[in-house]
Amino acid sequence: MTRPTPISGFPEWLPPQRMIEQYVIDHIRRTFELYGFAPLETRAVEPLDQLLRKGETSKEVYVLRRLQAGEGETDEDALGLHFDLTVPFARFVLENAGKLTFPFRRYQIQKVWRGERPQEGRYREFLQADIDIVDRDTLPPHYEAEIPLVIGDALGSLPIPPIRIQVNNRKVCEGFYRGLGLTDPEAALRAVDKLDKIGPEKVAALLMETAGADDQQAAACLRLAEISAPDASFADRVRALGVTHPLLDEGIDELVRVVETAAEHAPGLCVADLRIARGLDYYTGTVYETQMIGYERFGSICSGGRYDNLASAGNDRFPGVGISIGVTRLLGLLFGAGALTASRAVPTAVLVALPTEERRAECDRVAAALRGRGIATEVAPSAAKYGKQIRFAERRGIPFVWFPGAEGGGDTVKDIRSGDQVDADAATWSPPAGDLRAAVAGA
RNA sequence: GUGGCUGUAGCUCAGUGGUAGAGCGUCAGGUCGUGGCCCUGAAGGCGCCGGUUCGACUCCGGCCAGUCACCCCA
Repeated sequence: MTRPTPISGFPEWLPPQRMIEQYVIDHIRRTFELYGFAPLETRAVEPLDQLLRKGETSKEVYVLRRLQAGEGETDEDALGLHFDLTVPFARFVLENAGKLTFPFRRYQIQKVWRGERPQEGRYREFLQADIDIVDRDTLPPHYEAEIPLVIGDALGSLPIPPIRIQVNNRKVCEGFYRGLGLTDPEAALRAVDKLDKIGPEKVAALLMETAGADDQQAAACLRLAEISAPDASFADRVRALGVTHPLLDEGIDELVRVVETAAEHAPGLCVADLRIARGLDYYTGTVYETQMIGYERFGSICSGGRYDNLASAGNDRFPGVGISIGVTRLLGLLFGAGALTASRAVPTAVLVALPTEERRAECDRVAAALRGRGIATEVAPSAAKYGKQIRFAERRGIPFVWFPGAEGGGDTVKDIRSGDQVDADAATWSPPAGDLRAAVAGA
């Protein structure tokens, strides 16, 4: 039998990496809860037509079906694995609107699936950490300013490279394009979005081809896209372009608020960047993208935006704003660069050495006493020579080895990194706080 | 999903139309019955399948995986 091989796009980490992932997840979750977001998990599947609704075209959705599909099952019954957490959440809000209180803020940390072609930082199964705030009928714009602060806190204190959140507002672009006289702002947006990749000349050509722009309009679109500022000064530069439209003013005001709020609470975190157009097509206002500094070429590790029409049924409307951290991408990139490591390969903090097999019960009692005080402990697998037992610990990164005392003697514990060995009592000894759990460190 | 590039031991890499090596790592033993250095030894491999050939790891094709671009996006 040949060795099994990986499945493309479905990453599996080894325990040290999984320990880091859990550390990161815990940290993110704590931060989300610190801001009052409530936990939620939704099922893995949604009706296929719901998943395809707003993207219409080639959303790479994985379809779920039974092997023994019945005769009566039609396409309308088909289920698909969700490809983000926002669409399922919108559905959940509509389904449970009567049981929720608004504004409702929740976080969701779950796997999502997309049938794309994998490459570094791009997977078919990956973990997202998502927050959203929805309200009934109207959603005040201050929430759009709060979202980046949460992310800044969640990611800012992890041992990862600093991040920069690029913010734009689709109303600015659409208002600008309309004020310019363009009738297909969507097409213009798509063209401008390629600026980084294909350069201004080709974008201009694309604008004229696909968005019906003339020379001057294309040039104006490019001038807008080139505007970027860490503060509200972008607004003057936009107005200086001389285009007016009510939607443009609205967008500028909203964007100013986001940038100014961020500048006060987290200087350097956010930058208004008027070329950012991306995200799913359901975004209607503010949009966010996040780069890890030094890893820009791998794309956004956290993005989202405001959506006014995603959750609506009949007269009920629940506008929302949210953002999603691509945990798997974030980690995959850093693992690939060797820029994130754990201090040990197992959770164990103490290995209890075993002098002889006859004394195993005694060693088990030591381990139980330590565990009882929250210290991760295991007992050596066999009564090998102490040198081997120490090596057992060393290879796993276990920092402490506990030596049961000889007849009449007390126990000792050794920090195998420093070699220091001291008398210890299992009822009272504790490792330094920093050694209680595996430490996660950046490069 | 389309196209390009890549695929030799756990890792980083040599190498050849006549079935293969190094360093590091792993395991065992020795020195020390409390490790790391050192010494000795061992295990372990040409991604998979097929074709060409007397013979393929080496050439060709398909598949799988990785990566890059497109697409899309975390």
